[in-house]
Amino acid sequence: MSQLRVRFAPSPTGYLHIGGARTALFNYLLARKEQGCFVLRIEDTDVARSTEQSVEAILQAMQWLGLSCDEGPYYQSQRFPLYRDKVQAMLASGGAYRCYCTAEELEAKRQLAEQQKRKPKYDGTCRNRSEVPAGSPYVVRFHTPREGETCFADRIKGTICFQNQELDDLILQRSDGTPTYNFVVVVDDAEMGINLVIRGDDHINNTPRQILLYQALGYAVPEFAHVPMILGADQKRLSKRHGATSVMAYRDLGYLPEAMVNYLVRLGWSHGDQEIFSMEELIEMFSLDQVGRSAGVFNPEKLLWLNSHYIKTGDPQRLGDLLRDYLAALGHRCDDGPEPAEVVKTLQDRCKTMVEMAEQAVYYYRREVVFDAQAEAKFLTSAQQPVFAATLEQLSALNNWTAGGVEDALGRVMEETGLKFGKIAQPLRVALTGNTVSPSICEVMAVMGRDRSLARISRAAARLA
RNA sequence: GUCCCUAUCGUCUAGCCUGGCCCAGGACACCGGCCUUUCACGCCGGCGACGGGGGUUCGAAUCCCCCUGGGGACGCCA
Repeated sequence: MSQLRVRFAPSPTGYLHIGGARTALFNYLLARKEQGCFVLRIEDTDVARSTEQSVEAILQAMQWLGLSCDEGPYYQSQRFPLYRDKVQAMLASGGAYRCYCTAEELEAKRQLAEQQKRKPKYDGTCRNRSEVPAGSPYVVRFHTPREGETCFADRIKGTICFQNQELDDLILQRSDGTPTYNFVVVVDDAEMGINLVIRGDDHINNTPRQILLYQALGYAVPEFAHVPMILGADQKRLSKRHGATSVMAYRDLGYLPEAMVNYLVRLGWSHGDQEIFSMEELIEMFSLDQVGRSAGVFNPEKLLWLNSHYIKTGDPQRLGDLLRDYLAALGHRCDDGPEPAEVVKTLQDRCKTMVEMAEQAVYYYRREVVFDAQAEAKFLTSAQQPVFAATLEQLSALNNWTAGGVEDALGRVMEETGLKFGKIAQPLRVALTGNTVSPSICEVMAVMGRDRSLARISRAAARLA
């Protein structure tokens, strides 16, 4: 059997969204699994709406997700001569014809059809037009067969058939000479040797017309796999109304790419009861056979859970590097402060996003503690004088500055003051972090270091009121 | 309106092809408890679904039909 060739073909009219990313992921996984070829093609035939920034954004998002392609990116805007030739061939063979109907006329017909509750469909006025209005602008339409039916065996949905009479004569070339999607997608998929088209199921209706086009152009028809849509919480097609739909927006929100990949793949695909998949496992296990047929609702909560899972189990060194960036976004530098990787170790169990982690790591890197007013009022009172005095005494004498060493020292403070651990931990926590919430204060001190810890406790002791 | 797709807990899903192991399993969320140095994590437990109606069969979540619900397409967008 010949090598599998799949493709992802986004149109650069915006960022890479959740749905597109999943389609790209499925293509990528299958290509890797079958040792096939993953082609990236930019569908920018709509010159007016396509932008360079969108191309950049899509490329960047794919890279972030780790979806590298084997060929491309190809740009359709650079292949116009090819399409023009194919249109000419279609015209010459009688497979296509010029249509002089104006956009206004068509719009009027469409509205009329809708009023009469008919399917709005081109009526074929110009099919057999004899007089040719010289100099008038025209589009080129596909001469769609009206008899018979067109069927295909969808790899996900099963066999799907359409009566050809339901199809209308779609436009292959606009009046400005540029080709349209349904035409170029066929020409390119065929010319690029794509033998399996994986795409959203909103394309199912286009498929029979495209099949007819493949045949009219003398190309082999590829296989199709239509992936179900992703819906918002209200069961409507996912859109900006549902919150962040841009893949990269999730990076900015503190999500890890592996969480996004894992979430996306499980939305519509499953492997028994398994929930957590590494990219390597996915490449090994992914199969179109296990892709569901019905639309799925995007569930941000589950994505968040996966993210927390990957933060929890992630390599501290790598997370530390990322933490630097998120901290920087908050306006904090890590140069003079504890190693980010060490900070990560104290925080990775308690954060669901990297943004959260950065927010909780800020006190490690601030020069001075910023006290939460309520926390200060409650825990930094003169009544704590003995606790601070004893703690300072024990800690100053401590040689073994580790979490364990600090804990032992605080144990001696407990003996000295007769207080329970909880009673001395909270005031110290406020002294060290400015707040009442943090990791174990022993760990915090170990990571923060002797000098900074002692300085903060002293400073807090001095302002007990 | 026409055509196409689709239907298991609130959500993602396993099971369906090859009926009995399913008075339906897992995960997220939610609720309760335990742990505890605050907050989390973790652990234990709970809540919760085969859309409806007809068949076929000894037996149906699983097979067939109808209905209903949901989604999509119907562009000189892709």
